[in-house]
Amino acid sequence: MSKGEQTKKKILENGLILFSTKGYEQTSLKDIASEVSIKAPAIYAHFANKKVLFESIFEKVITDYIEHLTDRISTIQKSSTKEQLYELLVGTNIFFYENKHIGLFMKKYSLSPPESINPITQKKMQTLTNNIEVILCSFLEETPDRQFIETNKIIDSFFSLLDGSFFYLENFSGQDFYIRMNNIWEVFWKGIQK
Amino acid sequence: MSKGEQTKKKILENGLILFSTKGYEQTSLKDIASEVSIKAPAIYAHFANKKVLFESIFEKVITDYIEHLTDRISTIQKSSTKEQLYELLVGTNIFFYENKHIGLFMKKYSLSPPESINPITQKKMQTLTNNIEVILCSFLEETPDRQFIETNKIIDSFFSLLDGSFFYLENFSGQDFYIRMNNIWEVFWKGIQK
DNA sequence: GTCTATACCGAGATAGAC
DNA sequence: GTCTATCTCGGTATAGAC
Repeated sequence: MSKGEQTKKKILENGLILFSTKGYEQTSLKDIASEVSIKAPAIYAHFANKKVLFESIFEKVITDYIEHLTDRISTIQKSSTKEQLYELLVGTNIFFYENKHIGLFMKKYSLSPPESINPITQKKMQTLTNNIEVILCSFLEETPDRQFIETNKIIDSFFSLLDGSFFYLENFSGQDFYIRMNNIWEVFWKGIQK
Repeated sequence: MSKGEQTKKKILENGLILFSTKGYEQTSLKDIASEVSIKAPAIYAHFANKKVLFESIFEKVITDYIEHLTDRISTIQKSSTKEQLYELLVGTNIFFYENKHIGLFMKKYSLSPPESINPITQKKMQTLTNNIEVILCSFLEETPDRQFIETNKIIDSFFSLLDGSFFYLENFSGQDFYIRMNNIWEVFWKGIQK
């Protein structure tokens, strides 16, 4: 990797960290440049402007997350429905917990993106949640009839729990987070039985 | 109410709307003044600076919410535990849905407040969620033993569902929102039974 | 590709007339 | 209490040397 490519990568990495913690408006190009040990104008050699930089990071977050999702799906392809649902709910949360800045970024920008960000970029995020719904449905379809309550009720609960756990990314130690997730899982699993 | 007091009230009301939709940084004093049909510097006759204005709104949101909570608690004091839990989960959501800007404000600032906001103000928001937990526990304690699973599991699920529904304030029509809430309630209620 | 210097703009905030 | 005029600051972005 060339020197220039390395710098660009560092800008993306540190931009992710700052945007996910401080937010878009509160993060100046000077802040990012300082982390990368360059001066702010040097960023313009790699990105046309701040908005484009943000959108590049946005894209990368989505790509990384989809990659993780695809991996995980393939490894649980042959598991029981219970294990599949557990992986989808708890596994996604653990991914966001362990890749904290991706998790915080998703939390901050998934439904409250900064104004003036390209609507196309916003749509991509929504497509992502649609994909999760498709996966969820495919898991549920494989099960014998009459095991679960109506699918749409399961979907609503699933997403409320998934979105709700975003709130707890910051405030819990690893252990507490896992305990919490399993508590939620237990209620969810029992609740969706017929 | 004097003219001055009316202006101050209008600033608070329009500030709430703008802060809850556009966010703290993206809302300029000029934006707010414009909605109130005054010029930006006139705001300083009512509030020392932008931060103080924001904190005043913050306080008002919390006060309004606590008032609503107190009312609701008193009306369901003698109801069954099932009705009490339903009211606390679904009723809170409906309140946020019907008072959209209070809901959006809570969503935006409860766990991601703008930097440089008085930590004391932040603490107040946390105290609020602690109060809800106390109410929730008081409801659960009244029930006969062995009806429900462990209390801490109920609490974790309850708050994940409550926080998760913040995400759906903006994107659903009234009817869909209510259907969604009841779907979630059904899974939750079944899930917490022993 | 990175630097320094600088242009430019919009925000918060103050001064002082009315 | 509200206005106009103005100050100050910090941000994005550009110009041009190295």
